[in-house]
Amino acid sequence: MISKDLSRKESIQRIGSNLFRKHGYTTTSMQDIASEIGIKPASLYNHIKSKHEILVHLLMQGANLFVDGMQEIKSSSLRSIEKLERLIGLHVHLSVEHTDLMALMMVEWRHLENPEREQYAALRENYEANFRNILVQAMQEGDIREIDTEIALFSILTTLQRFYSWYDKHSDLNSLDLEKHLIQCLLGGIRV
Amino acid sequence: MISKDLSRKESIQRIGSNLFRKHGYTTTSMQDIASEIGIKPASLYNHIKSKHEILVHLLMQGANLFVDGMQEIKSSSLRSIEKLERLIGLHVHLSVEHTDLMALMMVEWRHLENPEREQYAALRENYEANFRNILVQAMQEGDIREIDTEIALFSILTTLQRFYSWYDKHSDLNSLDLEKHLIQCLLGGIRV
DNA sequence: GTCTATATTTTGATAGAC
DNA sequence: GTCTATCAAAATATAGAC
Repeated sequence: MISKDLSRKESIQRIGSNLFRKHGYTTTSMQDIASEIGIKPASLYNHIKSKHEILVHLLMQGANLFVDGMQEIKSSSLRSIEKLERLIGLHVHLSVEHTDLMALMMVEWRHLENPEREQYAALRENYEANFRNILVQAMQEGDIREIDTEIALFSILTTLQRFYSWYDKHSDLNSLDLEKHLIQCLLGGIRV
Repeated sequence: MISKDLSRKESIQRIGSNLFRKHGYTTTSMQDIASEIGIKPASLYNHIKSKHEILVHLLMQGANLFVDGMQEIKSSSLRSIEKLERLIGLHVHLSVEHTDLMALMMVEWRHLENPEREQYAALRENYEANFRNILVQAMQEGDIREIDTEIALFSILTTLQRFYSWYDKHSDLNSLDLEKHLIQCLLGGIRV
């Protein structure tokens, strides 16, 4: 754990992500955030423009983590099945390191309004399209069975996207072991 | 589609489940619900006690659908691997028939307060424990590989629990085919 | 940069006429 | 059973003193 001094703005964002995650964006008040820091609600507005701005910033920050991760894996010279394994690793890594952000990305993006809403949706769809391409590629390379692509994509992505909530209850476990088991479970199947 | 006359109370619950699902429990106002029906917000209170009561009723109704389904499958004389297939079918069926309820059960239960919160959590945990038992049983019966039980349980349950959102975008597809593909994907694995 | 005071809006809910 | 009128509380945000 790197204990770096946070600017007040960073504190607000960090505490916001934690409270938004625990109680939801709408339910969390500026009062809640302020009292967690130890100042009055009005003082928050010296550092941020609005409550909504906090949410937007957090969601875009989270989305960019995936964009960057995907870019690196996509442009690598790995075999597609290995890219899939790396993608599972990316999700495990981000879930462990940015648990609150991952939770927000799943639940609170519905409070976005345009243009941010469309922008966020575009990033998400782009990520999904890249994931699909790699999955189809792996099938063509003969490393994956001929199954229903859309169902498989949905199942794998859903599991990875919700992994943060599972990790929350099992954070004592080694993340490399988790990654190994997830790869086996998602790519290897379970039936004898 | 059975077109049965709904009592006003049932209308309120139905419309509530739809709006809560689309915009979230907190964001949906009594005004929103009332105007969808064509009455004034104050009139709602002749049929329900509070906004919160609507949510509680919907969540408990949804939870009971799973309790009943699990009870039937659990007490059957099927082989465990077949029980797993029946459980997948249960989730597909409920996702198709009660899409809004399924969405609420995943997202809005956090607005429950005790004692309902604990009651709901208990039902959920009980369902999960039964699911785990059947999975372990199938392993002991030799129909499932020796994998990490907890990760496999998490992956399967998460996929099933979020299936409603995927079905929402693919509701043109035959639900029996979907069930078949999900069974293959979740139990059969995808790697060659 | 934080405070107090306050404006403004919205919301869930109640009372009572019809 | 629905309406109008209204209450009470909470929340976001601003203005201006210190």
